[in-house]
Amino acid sequence: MAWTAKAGRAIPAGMKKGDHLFLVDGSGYIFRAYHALPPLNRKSDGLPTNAVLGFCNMVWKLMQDARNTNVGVVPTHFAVIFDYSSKTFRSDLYPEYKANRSAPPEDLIPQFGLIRQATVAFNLPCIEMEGFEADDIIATYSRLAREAGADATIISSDKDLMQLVGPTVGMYDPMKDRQIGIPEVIEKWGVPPEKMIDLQALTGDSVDNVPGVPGIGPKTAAQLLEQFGDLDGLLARASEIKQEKRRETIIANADKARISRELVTLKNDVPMKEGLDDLVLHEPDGPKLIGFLKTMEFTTLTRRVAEATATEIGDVQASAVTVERADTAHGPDVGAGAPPRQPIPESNGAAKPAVRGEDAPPQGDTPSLLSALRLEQGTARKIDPSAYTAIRDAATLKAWIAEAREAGALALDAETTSSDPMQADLVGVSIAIAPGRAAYVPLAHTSGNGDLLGGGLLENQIPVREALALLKPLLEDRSVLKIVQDMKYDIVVMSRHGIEVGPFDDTMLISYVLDAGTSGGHDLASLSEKWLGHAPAVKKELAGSGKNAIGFDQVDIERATKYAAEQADIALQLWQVLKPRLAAKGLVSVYERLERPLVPVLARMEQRGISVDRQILSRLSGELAQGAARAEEEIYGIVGERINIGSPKQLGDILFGKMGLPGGSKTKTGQWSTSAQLLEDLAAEGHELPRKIVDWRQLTKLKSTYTDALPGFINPGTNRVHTSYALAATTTGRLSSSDPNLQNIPVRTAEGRKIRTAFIAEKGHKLVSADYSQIELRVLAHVAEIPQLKQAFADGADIHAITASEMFNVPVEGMPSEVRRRAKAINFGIIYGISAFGLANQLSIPRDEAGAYIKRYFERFPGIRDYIEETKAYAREHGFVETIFGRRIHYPEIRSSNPSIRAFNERASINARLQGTAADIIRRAMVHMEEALDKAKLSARMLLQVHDELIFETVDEEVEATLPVVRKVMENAPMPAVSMSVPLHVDARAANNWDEAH
DNA sequence: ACAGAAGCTTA
DNA sequence: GTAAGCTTCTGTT
Repeated sequence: MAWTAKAGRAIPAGMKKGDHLFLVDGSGYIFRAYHALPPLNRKSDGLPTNAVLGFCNMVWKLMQDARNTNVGVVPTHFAVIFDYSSKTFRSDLYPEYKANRSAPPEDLIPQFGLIRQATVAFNLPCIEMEGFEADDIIATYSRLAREAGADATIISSDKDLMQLVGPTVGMYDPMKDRQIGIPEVIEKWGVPPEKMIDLQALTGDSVDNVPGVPGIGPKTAAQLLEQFGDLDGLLARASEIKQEKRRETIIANADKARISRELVTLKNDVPMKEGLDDLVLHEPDGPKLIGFLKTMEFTTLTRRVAEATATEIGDVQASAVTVERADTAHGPDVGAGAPPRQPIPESNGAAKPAVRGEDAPPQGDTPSLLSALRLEQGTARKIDPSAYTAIRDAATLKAWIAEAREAGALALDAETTSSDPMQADLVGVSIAIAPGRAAYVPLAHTSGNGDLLGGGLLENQIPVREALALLKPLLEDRSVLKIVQDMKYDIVVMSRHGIEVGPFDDTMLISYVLDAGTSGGHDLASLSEKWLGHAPAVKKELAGSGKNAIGFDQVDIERATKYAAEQADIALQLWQVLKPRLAAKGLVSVYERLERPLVPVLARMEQRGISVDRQILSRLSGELAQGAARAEEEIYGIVGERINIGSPKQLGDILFGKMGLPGGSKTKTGQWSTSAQLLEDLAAEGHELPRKIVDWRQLTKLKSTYTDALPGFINPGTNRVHTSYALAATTTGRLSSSDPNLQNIPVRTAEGRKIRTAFIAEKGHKLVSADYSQIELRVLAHVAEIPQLKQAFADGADIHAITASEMFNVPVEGMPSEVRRRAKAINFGIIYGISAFGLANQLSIPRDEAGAYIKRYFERFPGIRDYIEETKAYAREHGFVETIFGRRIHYPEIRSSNPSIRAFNERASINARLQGTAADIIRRAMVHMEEALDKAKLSARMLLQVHDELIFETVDEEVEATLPVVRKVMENAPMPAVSMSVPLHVDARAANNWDEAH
């Protein structure tokens, strides 16, 4: 640690190669600390000090880290830089610069001065300069350090400073403990540091009021700079930009871009009083620093500093003395680092298996006995990760394989580098043959310091190809059951390695069939806690999370073995507990017909993916950006200030505070509601602003959620988008889709539908869309046995018109659309477990009027009231409802004494029978579909499911033959398990894109 | 970095 | 009034 006497300024040879200058962005840090930390007031007089404490902790930690760690970053020079005032030369350039800054919060103001005092107390130079921002001073010192051959680290995460990053200048974000170098800048912004100025000139900055070019965000800016080199190149050749609107805005806003560039360019020749020599880092002066900290009443930090500097706290004067614990100040280890770690206490007592109140006691029949016995065994057994072994040679693996064959069943778990099975590289495989007898086969663990060529593969691992060749016959052996938690993931991964794993049982799906709706998820950790009373190792603790995560391939093999083998062991033990319960509860056929066979079907759909046209999305994105920018300007014009329109809080303040519009409801946190519904109502009353806000929201929603996000999901290997379907995520039996969610692609508005045109068929192919018409109402007509509805569906009539006709005694012929609309809302209301409140909301009518509608409806369709009452009674009695195929959906809270919770569960259970039955029907269709297409010698492939719709891709020539097969399979899906008393109807169409096919 | 609220998209 | 997932903002560690 450099410990240099302050050199006289007359001697210039201060900083040299090897030195390292730390530049703390004091002003930036003050705001972050203030907002990140809870309010804190000095006990003796209530002086606000949270930002001061945050600042002191950060500086102290930085100084400690710097001298302790071996990362090689040891500061020899150190400065804390502040803004002098908000008025700088930039205000002369552009009067609006930072003009929208509001005054700092009341309780932050006194802390500015205190933080400067703190800096002095730390014996650090405290630097500011009138007319310049802290950023300019940092730029100046960075340059001086570079020219002296020294390194510099800027302590900040402000993007405005990233233009300074270079080979010898880095940044460090102390709050996230993250280094920012050239690669990180490129990763975050898509351009190297030297192009950050041009990027910011294009994007602008709403916080600082730098205009930029409207509608150009970081993604577009990076792409343009890539294409044209720099801002000048771009402006000179703007006429070459392909996208019409973008070209026009850039040409029109060239001046804004130029002035923005001036604003964001940091001045690196600020005439500083203090030279580099004045920034030499000095040892903190213990008593001086402790005096300050005591004055601030920071007891913990005072104690730490006292320990590290061997200062006796009692010897130090403070203006406001606090009672200090007497156990400090004994250690002599100056600069020896952080205080000794407290030993972590042993985790508290053994977890107990949750006993499930809903479970019936053993009945005496075999399945119930077995299931009770297994449960007892499961909870009694210990799980001991130290007993697991790593299989590191072919001979051992062969022995395990032989043992598994003998057993006839094994649990399996693939370890990979990614949660996306389409991108995951196989790292290892774990297997379990009997409870506690589990092993891990590491295949591709690396030392973590391998180069890009894949070096660093650890020794004593069976080569992937060899291990998979040995495992393949076992994994494909029809006489050996494979037990897996979440089989779909493993199927996708293993099939990419040419292995078709089967037959299998999936513990996640068994749990889902048994316990959908009961508290707790169906993931392995939840199930292990619930059934085995054991909390398994957590992957995050091995591999980290977020930005700091490492691949599982970099986890050391010993730790990986404990984790991975345990996963397989738990899956096996869960299977032993859960599988017998299926038979005990009569749920085997639900599992075997609706769940298990769907797994490979969905795995294939996910692997196929769907083709998405990048150009269409990028064009749409540009259009949306411009539309949004236009709306934004109009809104600013009306409001008179540049608020953040995306902030409901600010929006509420403006609309209902400043502008005095009649505020409707408040949200549960007490904020004004700014929902679309409410804004529409205001617009209907003739207000101009709410309409524009609704428009802006639509445009930005479409842009951020769809046109900007979807291209990022295009798999570079397949050039298609592969969603992930969750089989056990909903309570009702529906699937869900994520990463990306392809079940909520817009369709209602013309603008939104354009996004569907980007989902396209391959050349020479068509997309086929087949969707069930009114499936939930048909299910309702069937289960509630409503004669009029059954007849209407049998006749192929307009169901909402018939409903209206029955209710209001008006003929279907010439019916006003408003009458039909109300009947339609009631029909949907029934499916959702109707309430007068909800119907009133939906139709914007008074609640008693809605109540009268419902009453009338029940008079005309008494069977529906009976159905609703039966469902509620059944759910209350059993704690679950069932679909017509026997799927159970639990509502444990239906007996709640809280009326609103109870009512909610009643509505949900009414809906679940209908939604769940519809979900079962389409599941059956999906399970039957592949064989039917195969039999008809058709090559159509199922790609997507959207609850009541299936999307296929097929060659042009087979379109006509495919449509009737698809329709038939879907319409007959309930058969032969159930014969419905209402026909199902499917509409199917083919086109080049999803919009036209739907 | 993460969690919750608000808002919006779908069936 | 049912069932989902994603983005942005906001507050906090």
